[in-house]
Amino acid sequence: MKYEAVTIKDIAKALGLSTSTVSRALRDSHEISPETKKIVIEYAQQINYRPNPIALSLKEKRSRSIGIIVCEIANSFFSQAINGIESIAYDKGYNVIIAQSHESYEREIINLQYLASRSIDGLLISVSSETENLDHLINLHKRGFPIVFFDRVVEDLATHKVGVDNYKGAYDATSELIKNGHQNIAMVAGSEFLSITKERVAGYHQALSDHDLPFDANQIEYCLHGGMLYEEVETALGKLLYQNSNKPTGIIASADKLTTNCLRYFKSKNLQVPNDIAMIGFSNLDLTDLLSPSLSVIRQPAYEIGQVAIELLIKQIENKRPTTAFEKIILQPQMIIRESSGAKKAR
Amino acid sequence: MKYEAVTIKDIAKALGLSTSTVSRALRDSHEISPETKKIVIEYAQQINYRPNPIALSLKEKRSRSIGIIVCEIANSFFSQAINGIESIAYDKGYNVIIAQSHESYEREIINLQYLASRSIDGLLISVSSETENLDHLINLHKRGFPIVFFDRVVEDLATHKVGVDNYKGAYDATSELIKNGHQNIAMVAGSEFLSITKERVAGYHQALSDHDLPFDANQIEYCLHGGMLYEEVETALGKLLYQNSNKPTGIIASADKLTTNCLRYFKSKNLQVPNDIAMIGFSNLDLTDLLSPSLSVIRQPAYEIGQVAIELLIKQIENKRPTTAFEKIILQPQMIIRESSGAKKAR
DNA sequence: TTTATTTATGCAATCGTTCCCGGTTTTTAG
DNA sequence: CTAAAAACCGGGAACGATTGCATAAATAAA
Repeated sequence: MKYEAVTIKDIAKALGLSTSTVSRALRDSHEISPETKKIVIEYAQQINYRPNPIALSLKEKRSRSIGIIVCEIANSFFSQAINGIESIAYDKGYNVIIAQSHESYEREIINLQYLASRSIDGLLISVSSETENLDHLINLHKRGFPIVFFDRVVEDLATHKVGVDNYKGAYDATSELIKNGHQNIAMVAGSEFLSITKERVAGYHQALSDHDLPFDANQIEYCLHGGMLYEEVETALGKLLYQNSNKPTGIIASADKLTTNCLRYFKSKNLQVPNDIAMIGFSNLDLTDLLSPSLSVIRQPAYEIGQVAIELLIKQIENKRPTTAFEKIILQPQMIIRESSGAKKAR
Repeated sequence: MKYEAVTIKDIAKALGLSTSTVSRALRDSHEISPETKKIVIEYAQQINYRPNPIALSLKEKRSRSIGIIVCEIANSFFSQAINGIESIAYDKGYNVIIAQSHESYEREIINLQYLASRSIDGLLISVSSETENLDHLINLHKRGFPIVFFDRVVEDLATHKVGVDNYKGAYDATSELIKNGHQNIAMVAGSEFLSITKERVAGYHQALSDHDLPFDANQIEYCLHGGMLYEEVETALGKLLYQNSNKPTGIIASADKLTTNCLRYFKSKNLQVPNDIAMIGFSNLDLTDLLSPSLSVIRQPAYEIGQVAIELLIKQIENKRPTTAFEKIILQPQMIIRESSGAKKAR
C-alpha cells in the first residue's frame, strides 16, 4: 500500500514555476523575490509539503542517522544512556538506529555491517564483552568513519571516548567495605577484555593496598558475558565463597547484571546481606533502594555519558576537515551507601 | 569528513560496461551472459561493493525502516517487546527507529511527525497514557499508512492490534488475593484513557463480583502518568489507605511503574508486605524474585507481543493491495505467585 | 537466402532535491 | 543615455540504482 507524498514538482506545476525556483523559495534564497517566496511558502504549507529526506540524503551523501551498538537495551545503564543520546540527537535532526550485540562478538560484527550498509553518518558503540579483536572497527576507522566509544572504550583507536572514572568507583567501593571492617573482599568482575574491567580491578587493587590489605588473585573472578548468564555468576561466586581458604566477607560486583545475579545467588544460598556477606555493586537500576537490604551502589551518570558522546560524534560528523584531536572525557561515578555494604554484626 | 563508497558506476567504468549491465549482472538477471556476470560479481566482491540503500529507497519509494513509539525504553515490558520486534525486523531487512513519548501526548505527536518525515514504511505504537485525541493517528491511517498497535491498543481504528488478555490478568490477580483471605482489595490503575486500564479494571471488578464481594468505586485510583511520577502513586495510595472507611488489605497494581512505586511507598510508610498490605502487580521486571518479600506478579509475554506485532506490520507493508481484514491478537499473561500476595497473618 | 527469434548489451528515464550555469529584465552608476 | 550590475527565474545535470526500450549480433526456422 502506497502513501503518496507531495513533492516539489507538484508545487512547481501548480504554481507555474520551475522546481529550482520552488526549491530556492523554500530555502529562502536571496535570488527569489519576496512575492514569489510568499506564494510558494503559503502553498507548500497549505498542501502540507515535507521535503523527502531520502532524496536529500542521496544528494548530500549523508543520512542524518547515527547507529548505536550496545549489548542490551534492557539494561538500565544503557537505556539511560540511550535516553541521553536521543535527547540531543533529535534536537539536532539526527535519528538513531539501535542495535544490540547481546554481548556476542559475532553479532556485533553483523550489527556493524548492517548499520554501515544502512549508510549511517556515524557510530556510537559500547563494545561487547567478547570483543577482543577490533578489525571490524579499525577498518571503518581507517576510512575516516566517525566513531565514538562510550562506557566500554577501546584504547587502541584514535577516536573520541566517553566513560566514567571506573578506577575511582571501584576504589571508593572497596574502601567503603574496608571502612566497615571487612578485611577479605572479593570481586566479581566483567570480561577481562574490557578496559572498564581492568580499571575497576585496578581501583579495587589500589584500595586494598592503600589500606595495607593483601591482594590475592584468587579473590577476583571474571565473567566473560558480564553477568548476562546466571550460571557464570554462580560458578564465580561458588569459587570465591567455597573454594578459597580465606572466605570473603565483602563482595564488589563490577557491573549491573553481575550485581543482580550476585543477589540472586545469595538468596538461593540463603546468605544474609550484609551479615553473612556484605556487598556493593555497580548498578544503575532505579529500584536498588527497594531491595532488602537496600543496596549500596556505584552509579554511573549514564544519561550524561550518552549526551556527551553524541555531542562529540555530531561535532565530528559536521566537521569539514578530518578530526585530528580526540577527546577522552571521564565523568565521575556516584557512590550511594545503603544497607548492603554495612558491617558484619558481632555474634 | 566523508566516507567515499564504491558505486555501480565505478564498477562499470573499471570493467568497460554500462551501469545497467552491471546492475543486472549483480541481480543475476537472465539476460546477462554467464561470463560477464562472473567478471562483474567477482570484481564487486573484490572492491567490497554495497548497494546504496538510500538510492534504492528513493527509487522504490520505501525506506525499509519502521518506526516504534513507546513511552519509555527504560521499562522492562517495552525493552523486551522491542527485542522481539528487532529479532524479526532485522531478519527481514528492516531497521527500526525508536522514539519515546515519555507518556506525553505532545511528544507523541512530535515523534510521529518526526518519524513520518523520515519516511518510515510503517508504525508500531503503544500510545502514551495521556493520549485521548487520536487525530494524529487517524490522519495517517486514512491515507493508508500501515499502523499496528501493541499493548496499549486503540479500538476506534481499523488496524492490526496485539495485546494480552488484560481482563484475565486482573481477574486472576484479584482472585488470588481473595483466595488468600483478603476481602478489601483496592486497585492502583493507570490512565483512564487507556483500553488496557479499562480491561484490567473490568477483570478486577468481575472477580470481586464472582466472589460476592462488594465493588466500591473509591477502591480504584487512576494515575494519569501510569506511575511514571512517584507523586501520583503517593497520592493515590494515600487516598486508598488513609482516606477510606474500609482500609484495603490487598492491592492490585496495574502497571510496571505502578508496581515498583507502590513498593516504594510501602517502604516509606514502613508497611510490611504482605502482612500489613498484600499486593500483586503487573510487572515484567526480571528481579521481582529478589525483592523481599518476593513479588507476585502478572507477567506479559512482551517478547512475543513484539514479534507478532512486527510480523503483522511487515505483512501489511508488503501487501500489494490495501489490507481490509485486520486481526486482533490476544496473548495470555502469566501469573507468578510468590510471597507478596500471601495471607494476612493472624495476630 | 531471408526472416524471425534469441541473446547480450547500452541508452535514457526515473525517484526528489539541490545547485551550477545561463538568460532576461530591471535598476544603478557614470 | 549607455554600460554595468543586480535581481529574478528556468534549464538541466547530478546523487545511485533500476528498468523499459532500442539495438546489435548471433542463431534458428522457413
